[in-house]
Amino acid sequence: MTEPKIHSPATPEAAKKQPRDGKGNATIYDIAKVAGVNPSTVSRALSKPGRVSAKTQKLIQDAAAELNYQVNPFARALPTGRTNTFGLIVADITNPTFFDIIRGAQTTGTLRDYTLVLAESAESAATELTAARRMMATADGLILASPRMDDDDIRALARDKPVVVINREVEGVPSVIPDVRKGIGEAVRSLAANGHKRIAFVAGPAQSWMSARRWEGFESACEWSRLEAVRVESTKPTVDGGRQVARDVLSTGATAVLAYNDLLAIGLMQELQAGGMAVPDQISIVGFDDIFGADFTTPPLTTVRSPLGECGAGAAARLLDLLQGKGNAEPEGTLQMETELVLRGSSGRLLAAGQR
Amino acid sequence: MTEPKIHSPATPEAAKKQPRDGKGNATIYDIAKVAGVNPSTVSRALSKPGRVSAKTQKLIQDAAAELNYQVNPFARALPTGRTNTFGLIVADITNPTFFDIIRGAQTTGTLRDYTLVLAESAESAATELTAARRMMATADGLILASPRMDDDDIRALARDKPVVVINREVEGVPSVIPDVRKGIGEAVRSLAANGHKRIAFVAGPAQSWMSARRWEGFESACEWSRLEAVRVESTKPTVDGGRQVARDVLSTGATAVLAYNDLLAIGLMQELQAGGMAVPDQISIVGFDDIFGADFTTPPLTTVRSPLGECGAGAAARLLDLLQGKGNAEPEGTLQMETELVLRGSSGRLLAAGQR
DNA sequence: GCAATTTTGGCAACCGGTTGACAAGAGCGG
DNA sequence: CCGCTCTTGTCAACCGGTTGCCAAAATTGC
Repeated sequence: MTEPKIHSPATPEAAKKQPRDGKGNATIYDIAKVAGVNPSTVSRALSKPGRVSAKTQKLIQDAAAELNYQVNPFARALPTGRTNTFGLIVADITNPTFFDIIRGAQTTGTLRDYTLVLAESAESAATELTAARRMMATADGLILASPRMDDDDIRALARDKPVVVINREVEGVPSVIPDVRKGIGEAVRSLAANGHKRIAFVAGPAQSWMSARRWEGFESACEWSRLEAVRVESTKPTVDGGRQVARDVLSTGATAVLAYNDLLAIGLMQELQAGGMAVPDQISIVGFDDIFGADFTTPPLTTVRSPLGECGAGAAARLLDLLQGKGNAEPEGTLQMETELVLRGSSGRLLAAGQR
Repeated sequence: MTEPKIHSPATPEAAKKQPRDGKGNATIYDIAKVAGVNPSTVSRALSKPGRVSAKTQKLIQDAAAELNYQVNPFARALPTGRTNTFGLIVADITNPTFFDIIRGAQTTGTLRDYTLVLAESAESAATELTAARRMMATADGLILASPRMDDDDIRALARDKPVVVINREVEGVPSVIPDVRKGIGEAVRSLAANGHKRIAFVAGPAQSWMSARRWEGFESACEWSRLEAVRVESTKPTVDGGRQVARDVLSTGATAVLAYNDLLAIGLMQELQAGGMAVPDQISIVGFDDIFGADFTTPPLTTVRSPLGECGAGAAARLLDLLQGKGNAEPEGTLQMETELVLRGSSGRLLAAGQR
């Protein structure tokens, strides 16, 4: 009497189920029937090139085309564990630094037939770890861009599946980082050539690995050029943070500034200009990263370009090599990307006060 | 005698397999063994609240916690077809318009325990369709941001699984669009109040649905304010495209411009300023979208803000409602988001040539 | 205290591929 | 023409959950 199987087509349930039963979901069993072979033969024909004879291969491919078959990724993933998917975790999707990284990773991923899954950690090490764990379950590998978590946590993840880190070096885990020395060297020499004697570095977050590297590079470049390097701390690496740090920068008496990133540089420039300072006539400003919009400012921002897109692409390539068994030769080690100075209008010669 | 199961740990194969066999992959069978119940009971306890008694529930949950079990998403997806995943396809990851959309979608997705999968169509309708098809196989639903493909293609996709469209209206498919009228009305009235008589609209791509809407809104707002509206075509909706169109804009004799998007506006402003024009003294420029960086320019760009983040979030919420069976009341129809004028420095009163 | 009813847990089939083992068939030399 | 090797297709088990059906157990009513 009870008839639990009735699908009254009006219910949302029925509507939801429809697609799966409908068309477009041919299985290897359907193909096998059409081609008159065994399902496993179909499986081999479709994924192990050369394992079946040329003529059954063709037979099967035709049948597959006719039914417009596509593999069910889950069915494939279940026994193999491979998903043709990789994860990318960024600290903050809002932060333009990551845009290019995402794009680079996405592009090379697609090129090599991998799908990108994106997650955000909201700048929290805990959230980041959670997200990473979750991704590990579904993705074949993971890219961590500027991770906030411990080295140990990263290594633990890397023990499960291939992991590539961007913007940080972790012992035993392959990484892709921009080599800041060249770019910073160019920036500092350029400032020195323009007559600056004391230049300030506006630091990023205290726990940022990258900020530490940039400060190191800055210090040694200044030493080399016999300039006085002073360090100013910022509250947060954003436009707003740049605004807030303007007063501190001025009080150092520096005539040029290298900021930890472009956002800080832009905020700083805005605030200084609002206070009547002329850029670059009274103070030179150099940013870092060459993010989208760095050339929207007036004057356009001089900046040390990090090849973010290439970092993303490089990390993806690295990861995919690992996944596909290539590049076993050097499973770890650091891939250094070159940085370079992009000279625009916000840096230049200091004009004496009288010359204004 | 034959021992086919031997894993020689030295081979890369073994290394690859390791993670799956290692720790961290407890199954419901393991839990069942520990808790002394049947696997199916475990399955029920974990996914059908209330289906098993409170005390076995607890028993099972403890066992699960102890083994730190996590479901294998593929195993779950295989019989059910549900993946707790949704796709987002954008035309161009480079385009900052989409950044906020991505972020909005990602955020609400994560909040509701769904994972975002991102794809890019490279502005090509064909690529877009391919990507969409591929996603359909793995995702529970799809968000199309500013899709380039035919209405028919979109409807075809929507027949398979829930689809939500952003920045376009497609009969029979739910969509989220910014209602441009309010924002454009404010912009045009503001320009009118500043004494402008003839204003130009720099159009976007010819096939863009959104560009057509913006032009319509512009025309009718101009009519309402008794201003003369002229239309200028652009080659591409980028900073570069904006530069290229500067000459055409000037030749219309318009004293104010509304651009299809901020990139065009920024390029236009750069080129005009490079040619010696003062903004806004000689020409007012208004952009569209309020993208990241719109306030980096000098003067900062006046723009009609599209609530892109909210569009992304709204579309995700809509889609997830659909997936979770909520909101059946209005499975289709358009969700309109309000636009508003963000008045910054690039628009204002026209100064007579003599007043310069 | 017993029958009727509702809970609760177990069994087994299934989702759609993959893969090791094996046997039938093809190709070959002698 | 026979026996050998190599290729090619089939069988069956498996990945890890989900779910319909049924029966045992617990609860309820009288």
